[in-house]
Amino acid sequence: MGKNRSVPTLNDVAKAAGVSTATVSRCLNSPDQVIEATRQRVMQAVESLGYTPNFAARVMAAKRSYTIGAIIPTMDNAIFARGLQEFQDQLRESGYTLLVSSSAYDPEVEWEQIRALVARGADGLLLIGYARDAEIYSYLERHQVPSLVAWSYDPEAHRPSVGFDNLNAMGKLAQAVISAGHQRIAMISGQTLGNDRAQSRVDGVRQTMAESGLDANSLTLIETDYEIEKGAEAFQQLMSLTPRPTVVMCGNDVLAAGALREAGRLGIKVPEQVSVTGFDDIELAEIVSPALTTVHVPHREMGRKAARELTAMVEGNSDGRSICINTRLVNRCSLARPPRQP
Amino acid sequence: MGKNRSVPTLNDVAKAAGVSTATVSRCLNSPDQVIEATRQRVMQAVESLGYTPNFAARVMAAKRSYTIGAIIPTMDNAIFARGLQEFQDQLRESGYTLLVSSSAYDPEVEWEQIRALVARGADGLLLIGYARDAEIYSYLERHQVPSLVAWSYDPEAHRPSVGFDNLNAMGKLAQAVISAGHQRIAMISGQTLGNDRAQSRVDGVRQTMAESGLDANSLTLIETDYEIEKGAEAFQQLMSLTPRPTVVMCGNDVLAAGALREAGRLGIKVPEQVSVTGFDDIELAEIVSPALTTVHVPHREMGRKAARELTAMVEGNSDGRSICINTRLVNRCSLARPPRQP
DNA sequence: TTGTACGCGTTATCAC
DNA sequence: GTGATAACGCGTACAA
Repeated sequence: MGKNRSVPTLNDVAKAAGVSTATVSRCLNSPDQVIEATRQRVMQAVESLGYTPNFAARVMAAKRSYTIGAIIPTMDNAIFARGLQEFQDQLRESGYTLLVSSSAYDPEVEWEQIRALVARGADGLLLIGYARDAEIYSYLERHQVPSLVAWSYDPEAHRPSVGFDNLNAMGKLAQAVISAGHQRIAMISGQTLGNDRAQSRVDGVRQTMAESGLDANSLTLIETDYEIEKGAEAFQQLMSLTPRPTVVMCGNDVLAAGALREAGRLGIKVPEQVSVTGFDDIELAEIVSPALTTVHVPHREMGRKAARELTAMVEGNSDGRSICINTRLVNRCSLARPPRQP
Repeated sequence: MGKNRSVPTLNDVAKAAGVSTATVSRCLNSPDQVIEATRQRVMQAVESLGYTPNFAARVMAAKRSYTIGAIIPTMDNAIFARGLQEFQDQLRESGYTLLVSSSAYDPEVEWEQIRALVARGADGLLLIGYARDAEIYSYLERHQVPSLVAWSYDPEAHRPSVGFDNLNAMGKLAQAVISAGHQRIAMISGQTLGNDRAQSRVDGVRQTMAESGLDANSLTLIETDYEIEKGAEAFQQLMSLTPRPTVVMCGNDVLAAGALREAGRLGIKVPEQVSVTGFDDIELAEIVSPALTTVHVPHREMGRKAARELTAMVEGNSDGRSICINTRLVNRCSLARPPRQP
């Protein structure tokens, strides 16, 4: 109909409905402030023009975007997927949109993406783990963007977080390992540099070893990327050691899956000849054979609670509490007593 | 130093450097248009104030955001992860930021998120598959936001896409299945409603059956969600049929993994008693036992090419070509000849 | 209840 | 090379 095929603005709607832009704006944002009759007229104009608010303008005027940003280390495996999906679903219910970025475990990239999200008017940010430059936190503070740490919970840290105690969780698993009789323990960890989750899991093993009368320094440790292939490589290295470790504890299920695959290739029987453990209890853990003994992390619960807390912070209803999510051991088949000494 | 702790603006920088806002803007966007001396002064002011451009304002003024949006059906498994990660990496190299949203396979949610991304000034959009309301495409056209379809390639569709021919790919796999001697074929497919990839894969099997002299209607088909658990359930149903199918072709590796898990539980040997196939060749396919015979999709290549094409479209260097990515059969262990008739 | 008018922080088009 | 200044589209005091 109209000759102008460009995007309609508030002004166009106002003209079409024979009211002012202010009234149209009110119809959209606080409908009860406008009388029924005019509202109907306005809404009809909105409908027929196919009007959509311009967010950039709205953000600039209202200083509020109903957008939450999340920067995760990777989308390349399922570690963050489940929790994030729940996080998003919960946010949606509260009227927020989630925008996700992946940093590929690169602090520089993360920095960049935090700025990108903040610049785009994100009302709040979800970050994975504590470890990052202090500059970033002060940047967020200056821009008054509330941020919440997830996937980590450290009672010592005085920063809001919804996560789990990686150290304790891995400690409990190590306890199970040691109780089963293992003494020559090896670990395949994710890169600990700049990754407090990975570091805490290593610390958890060491601490428990010490408490159990083992030498924490006797832990054979390999750090590598969280990829199946890398887990396989590391496992191969460990199996060429003399004497061989009797158990390989992995920083997560992905690494453990790699280890199991390699074990199959090398003809090493798990758990008869060597035990393997994981962490996270993603679906993979139940698929592999033998099924993984691992630590179950209730990712969905974490995502849900993180969403609630972050929206509360954004809306000024919370100064940022910290919530600890409980993990639990899942005993499957990949952990057993060590083989008898030859 | 300053008493005002709020976020610095272009104006603040201009004052601090003793220049106009226009000059500051130029320093940031086209540095060669400003003389070295002033630029240094400006950049110093930018640095010391910790200035970050306000994107909302920038978008509104420049009508350009260097942001690409992607809406994927789910983050809950690895199907889209790998391709998307590569997509993002490539975009980054070209100076774009990727923002991702997940629709949970819900068209309504997808619609909403497309609007959200467009409203936030996305320069271009990556969409998965063709199937969506025509209204959406006209909305994008009206807003002049270029969009590219991925994960699907249909020579018939006259819409830019970077993907693979699901029908043909699955057809080739079906050919291998039939060549191996299978006649009682069952399929566990993802929901085909509103999912052209799933539909095409089913069509591929049926078409190949017909071409091979089998009755396409004899295909036993179960549609379910792309979840391991669902794959397991469907497999159980199929195994209770009389006569049993001799092969279960799955719509993707996730479903196939579920089928294999259930087979293990039921004590049914794969591939001796029944064959199973997948689609995608994600890492999972190599992890399960027996390893999956499946269709390899070069997700990274697809992500890379999609990024190149979409940026070209955004920058006006392309009207939107379509690129077909080649898939290939991967023969592993889960497909074998059918058992001899009892 | 509704309208007027200004401000939000940039970019871009002019002059100078 | 640089500086005014007019958009950009919306929210919101304030006035009517």
